[in-house]
Amino acid sequence: MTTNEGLRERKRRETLQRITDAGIRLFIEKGYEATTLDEIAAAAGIARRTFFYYFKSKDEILLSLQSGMGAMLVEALKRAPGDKRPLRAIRDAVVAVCARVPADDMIVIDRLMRSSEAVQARKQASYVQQEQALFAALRERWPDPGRETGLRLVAMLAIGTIRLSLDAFNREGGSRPVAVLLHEAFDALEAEV
Amino acid sequence: MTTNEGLRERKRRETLQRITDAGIRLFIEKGYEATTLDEIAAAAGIARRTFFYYFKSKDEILLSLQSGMGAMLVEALKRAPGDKRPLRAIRDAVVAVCARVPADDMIVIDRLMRSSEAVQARKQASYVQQEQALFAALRERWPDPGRETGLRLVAMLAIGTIRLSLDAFNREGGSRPVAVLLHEAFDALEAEV
DNA sequence: AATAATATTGCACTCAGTGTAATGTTCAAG
DNA sequence: CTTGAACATTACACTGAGTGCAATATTATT
Repeated sequence: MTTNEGLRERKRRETLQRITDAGIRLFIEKGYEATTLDEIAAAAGIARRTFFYYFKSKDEILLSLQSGMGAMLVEALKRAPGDKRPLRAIRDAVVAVCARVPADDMIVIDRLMRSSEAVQARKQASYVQQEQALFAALRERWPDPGRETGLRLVAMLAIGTIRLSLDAFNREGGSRPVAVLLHEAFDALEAEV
Repeated sequence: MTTNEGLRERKRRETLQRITDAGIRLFIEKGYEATTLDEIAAAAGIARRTFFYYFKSKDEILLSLQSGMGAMLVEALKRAPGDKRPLRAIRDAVVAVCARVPADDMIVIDRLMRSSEAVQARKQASYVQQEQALFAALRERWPDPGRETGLRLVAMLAIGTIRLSLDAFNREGGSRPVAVLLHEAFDALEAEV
């Protein structure tokens, strides 16, 4: 099925992977800021200039590892039955999605991101982007125009709750599974409002 | 009362103001990215190197205009009566705070921030910082240890709702006052959860 | 007036990121 | 199997943000 992949695509995928691997390895070894693009390029076996053919910036190496989740969430939402309330549908979808993400990687990436203010900032920005994507998906499923504000809030709530759960997960060093923390947070949400 | 301000402090305040003014003027004139620190320094009548004595980076010029609100919110919360539910107390506090911020400035700053991805990202990060400050304030006022998760959520909800309201305000070009949008959003919040 | 503390500056440097243009590689069509 | 188009890789030169350091100037203190 995925075998009809040309030489070009394969090489591209491999190079992308080599850059990412080299980057993360170096970031862990000597810190994010202290690692230069020259070093990453050298370790990945490409020219410095080529790096920018694959990534827009240094922080994209880390960001690219995070951006997948939003898309998965939107996908899971589309397949959910339409009779649930939005927040319930999201809750179920996100628990399902998080089950398929390796926990150890999450912790490493999170620690790396915390080491640079600029990266940390872009991470928060990417949450906002995910929020907007989620809002767009919600609007398609519950297209009542008078509910726009409400759906924006739901998207904000959902992404915010996810963010807090992942933060708690990392704060605890991964001692409790993400799914548990998610349920805890979503339950607390209904109690607080 | 504020007259016992030495020469040093006065000069510092004035220089800070000159840098901010020069920066914003130039950003509006020729765009954020296209404005160099050399130009800002020249316009503010200081050396390039001195700029970094006042600001850690170029984007701090814009960020510094935003960071005041979180502190004001925390202050207002401290003076609020303790018998309200947290979310209600915050709602009242933020409406009071926003009344004292000039609307035109908000719109200009917002447009400037949108013109640079890095600034936009740092803006979102500053919301998260405000969220954490708010959480700390809430925990002092409602120090029940079993409610940590709940208070984190309240802080997230509150800052998120504020953010969405300000976004809506800017999206509408300032046609409706912020207070109205805030009340609308907080009302919708209770309806959606 | 002397001294300490803080501000201002110049200089040289590192590094991220961009524009451009040249060269190499893969692909598709004949 | 060749040829041309599309894509990939690279070198080179450049801009601009941000830092370290050390010298000088200004303000505060006693």
